[in-house]
Amino acid sequence: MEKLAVRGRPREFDAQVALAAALRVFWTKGYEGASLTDLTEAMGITRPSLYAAFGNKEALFKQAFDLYEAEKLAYVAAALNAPTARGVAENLLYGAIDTVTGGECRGCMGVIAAVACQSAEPSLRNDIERRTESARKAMIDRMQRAIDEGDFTVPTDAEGITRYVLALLQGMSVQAGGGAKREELQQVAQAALAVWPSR
Amino acid sequence: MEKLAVRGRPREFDAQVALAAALRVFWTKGYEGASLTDLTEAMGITRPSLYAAFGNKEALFKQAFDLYEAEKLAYVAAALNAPTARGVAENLLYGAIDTVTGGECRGCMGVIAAVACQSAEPSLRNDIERRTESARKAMIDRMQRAIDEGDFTVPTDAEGITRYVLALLQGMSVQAGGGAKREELQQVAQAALAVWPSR
DNA sequence: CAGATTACATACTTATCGGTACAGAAGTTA
DNA sequence: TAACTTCTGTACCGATAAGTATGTAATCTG
Repeated sequence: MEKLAVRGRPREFDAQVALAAALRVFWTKGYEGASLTDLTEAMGITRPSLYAAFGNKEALFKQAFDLYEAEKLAYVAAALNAPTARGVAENLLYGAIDTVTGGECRGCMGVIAAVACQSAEPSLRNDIERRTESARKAMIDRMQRAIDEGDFTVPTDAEGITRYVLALLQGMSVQAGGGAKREELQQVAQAALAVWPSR
Repeated sequence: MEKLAVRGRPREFDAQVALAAALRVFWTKGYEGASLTDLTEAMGITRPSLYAAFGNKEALFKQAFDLYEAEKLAYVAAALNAPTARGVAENLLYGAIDTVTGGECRGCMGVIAAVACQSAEPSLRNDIERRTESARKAMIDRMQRAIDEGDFTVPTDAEGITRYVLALLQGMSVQAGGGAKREELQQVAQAALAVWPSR
């Protein structure tokens, strides 16, 4: 999977570095809010180089989103490995705080994309919806396992408790995008865990 | 405050009707996603008429947001009048479901505006933040009163429980924007009320 | 009626959008 | 070296963005 048989002039930039720069732009400004000028300036490459390396704006966005999921959402997969449903919720809520307030970009890119791409191309909207659905399915499966294992102290439905946790995570992202500080988001996590109905 | 001393040619459209049409456009497409062509077509007026009657795009948005708050967010003020904190939460959660899935527009305009206006003019962002802050402050005050009245069964902090409820409402709006059905949002409300820590 | 005032419709402005044609530069292969 | 391939930089494309100049139509005041 490495660059062998490189014919022609080699490219002068690192595609992964450029993609990471594009991710930051999309993350902060959303898909439609990020112009090609914003992107090329942040990536340090020219417009034709961008198209040659990544296809077009939509393809670039999807590749940036792949990178985001791989780097920033790794904690979700790890969080689901906690031994109890409470541990999962705890990991998800506190992990989200790090992701949405940690770096230079605020909020969850998935939430930003889902909310701000209402008038984008349908193919892009479908892609975003597919990613959201995939994450939700993983959470539902984990919650169903917790129910089967008797974690919950009250009758619980896997899809409902998942949508509940998801709403909290999404709301925290909205608040982070609005400027909420880490401590303020910790209040949300603490309130949620104070009433969490499982071991 | 009525139209007296009308000199000159009278306008041929109802400004309130046109503003309601503009609201629907902003609600579904966001501020930046709504073009003047979208707006004028929906409002049934021409571009110069729009500028004469409402100022410019940003001023039109603010007036549309005023209308939104007056019409669609009236339930918030009513919800805060419930006798107990549980009643407030119940009213807010179920009222939100009606607002975000009720009509032709999905999601909460405040959430859409806050998330999708990251690259809009600062004056607009400040306006949105001011509105969000105002709603949160009203909720904090109500929750503090509930705490003082002994509604809560566990030690509770007004700002924390407010941010928690707000996160749920915002998350429900995100899910509604992503196509969630009324029944799916009811799962969120039910899960939240099942663990709600007050009378 | 005449004049002032305001609204309407067409057509335009400048700026920016995503995307690309083209020519030259920088490598590999023979 | 020559031929080939691929990348880079400039300068451009048509479409659309927000906003407006201008002439005309409709109403009120005198």
